[in-house]
Amino acid sequence: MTMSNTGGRRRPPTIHDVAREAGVSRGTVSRVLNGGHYVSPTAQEAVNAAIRKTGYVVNRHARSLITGRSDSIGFLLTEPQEKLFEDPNFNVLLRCCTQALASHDIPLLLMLAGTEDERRRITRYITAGHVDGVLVVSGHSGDLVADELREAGVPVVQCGKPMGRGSKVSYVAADDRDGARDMVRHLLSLGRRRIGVVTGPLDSPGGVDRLAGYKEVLIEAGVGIDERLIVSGDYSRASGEAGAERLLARAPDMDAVFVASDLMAQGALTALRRAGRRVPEDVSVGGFDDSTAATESTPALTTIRQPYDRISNEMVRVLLAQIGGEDPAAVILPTELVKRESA
Amino acid sequence: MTMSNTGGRRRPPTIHDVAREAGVSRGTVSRVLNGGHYVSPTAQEAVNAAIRKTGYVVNRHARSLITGRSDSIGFLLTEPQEKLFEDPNFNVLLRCCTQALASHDIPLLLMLAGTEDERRRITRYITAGHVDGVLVVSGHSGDLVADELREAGVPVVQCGKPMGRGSKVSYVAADDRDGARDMVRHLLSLGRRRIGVVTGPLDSPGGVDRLAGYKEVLIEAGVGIDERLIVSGDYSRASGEAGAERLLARAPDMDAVFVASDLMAQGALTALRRAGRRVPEDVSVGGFDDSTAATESTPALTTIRQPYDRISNEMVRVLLAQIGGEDPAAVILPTELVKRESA
DNA sequence: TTCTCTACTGTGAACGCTCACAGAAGCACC
DNA sequence: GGTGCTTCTGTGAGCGTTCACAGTAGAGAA
Repeated sequence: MTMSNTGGRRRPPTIHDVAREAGVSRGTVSRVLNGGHYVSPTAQEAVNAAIRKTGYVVNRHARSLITGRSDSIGFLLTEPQEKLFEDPNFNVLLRCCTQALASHDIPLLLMLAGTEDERRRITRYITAGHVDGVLVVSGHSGDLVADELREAGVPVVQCGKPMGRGSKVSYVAADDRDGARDMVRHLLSLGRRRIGVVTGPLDSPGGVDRLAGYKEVLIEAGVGIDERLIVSGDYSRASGEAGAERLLARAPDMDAVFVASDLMAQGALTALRRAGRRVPEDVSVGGFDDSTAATESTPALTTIRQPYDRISNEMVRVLLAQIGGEDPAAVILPTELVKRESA
Repeated sequence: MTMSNTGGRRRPPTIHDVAREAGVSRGTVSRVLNGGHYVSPTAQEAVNAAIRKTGYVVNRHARSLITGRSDSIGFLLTEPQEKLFEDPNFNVLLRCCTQALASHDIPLLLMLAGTEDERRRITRYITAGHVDGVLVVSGHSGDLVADELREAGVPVVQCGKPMGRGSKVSYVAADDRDGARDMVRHLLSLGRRRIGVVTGPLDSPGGVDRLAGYKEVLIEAGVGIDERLIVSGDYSRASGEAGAERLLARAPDMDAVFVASDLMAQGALTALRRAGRRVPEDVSVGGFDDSTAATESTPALTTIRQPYDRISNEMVRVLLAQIGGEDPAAVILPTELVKRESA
């Protein structure tokens, strides 16, 4: 099935057309376009009027050709395909970053590096200078792609602490350890003492820090650590379910569990229900992230909110600063305990 | 906290460097780069060797400046912010389209038009020629943005049938009506006769077609239409829950329900459970989409699979063809009944 | 007057590529 | 030897910007 073709684009107006219309030179129009310094109010106004009249929009290719900047940035997701979009956090991050960039009038290029092949192609694309900088998000941040890009001179900001010790990659992260502490303190305040934990992947700083926070508080409180109450997962729903099952098997007297992601907590709820435990009556469950999964589960999850909107904004801010020549920076943002039904 | 800055990009090699290295002219290098017609095997080889040696990557800006193409395409999502990423279908579509484009070495620009302001800005950006074409996805496809873009001469492909009657926008869609027919036939084959429906938004062709399929089969089968068994939703989980509640109130003898999206079906399951109905023993539930929601619910949803991978591939194919000068086209892809636990 | 300074404006060159064109080389045919 | 054809190659122009530089006008000071 086909339809007749309409339209066909007209040649768009150039800076030349605007200059002629405004009765000034190209240079003046260019100056107005780029901040308007050293332009008389009269010229300024004439140019703006001409721009409105002609419907002029700058040709970014011509500009980029000479400035060397592309005025676009990449959003790089390194994650095997399946997990990629299961986690609602990626989506929120992507959405927030797109918006944050849009407010600077910078387009976002989405780059998915699931396979080694894709990864090579994308790295090549990036290092060729087709983007001015890259926002990197990877699930298990053991990934070194951010370091590699930085090594190649590309401005980079990663979401979450980088794994490489001594890595000089900029990053923005929530305060994982502090969040974990808050949650475990909350569970203690409910009178719980046999508190289990399903950790995140322990080859990632986020996973390690959340576990550290858990241990810290229990030791401080004089409850002590019981290794039977510690199992690890990989942030996926399935691993949360399996983790809770193992915990129940190893420590049937568990009266609370801190699960290091909401998605895993969803899985844990399933396992607990199947085992006949009521939440929160028999077992309190605390999640982490405050993703959409937290409100969708029954009971709704008490969790630690990661401020994804702020994280995104900071990532963009830090990246743009770096593109502007500033040094890499690390930003850690506070989390917040959100009480719902599960604990 | 700051860290010392490393690196700083070197000026990348140009076509000139490659030409010198290979002992040929710019023109010859350019020809090799663009398909290699009218180039001797000797020169071909020399150029390729030089490209490898210098690490040359084409400067897309310089190319675009002269060709007028940007060699990038936009992925436009017109949807209010909240709903945007609740629906897993958007994610799958985005992922598949990104990959389909990546295989053509075309970057995807993500554009979110939640507010009227964003929409204006993005339209301006697109019509300025910063992308060669646009893939449009909108939840309730009453949206006319695709038509507007097409009117402005921009190649466009929409996901799902466009609303505007007489619209000449290219689109790729699953066969909604046929999918609905399959599902209702399946419910009939289970011996169900009091089959309710929670429709999609009836200001969108998808919603209308699925309802039409439902009615068609019931009439064909001689069961007839009972208006009390028809309520409408908006594809959201909440509306599915509310819809199922209304159906139960109006037709307590309902023994099956066709819910026009998996997300709504999830909501319906919640409502049915609360009402004390067992699924599938008391009430069979059929969804639509085969999104991740279908396998995550308990019981897992019997549903109609929309072939999102094929839809994405077709969208990209049709769009590229259109950019290449071909006429707009409409593609309708078959759906498939996926039996799980709920019906 | 003349000089200096500031505020502004115009101009040519350049960014790295593609495209159209001209031309060379080889071959076949008259 | 001329003509035509095909296959290949090099060259100059130009895409729409920005940037550096030169230059003008007006104000204020000497």
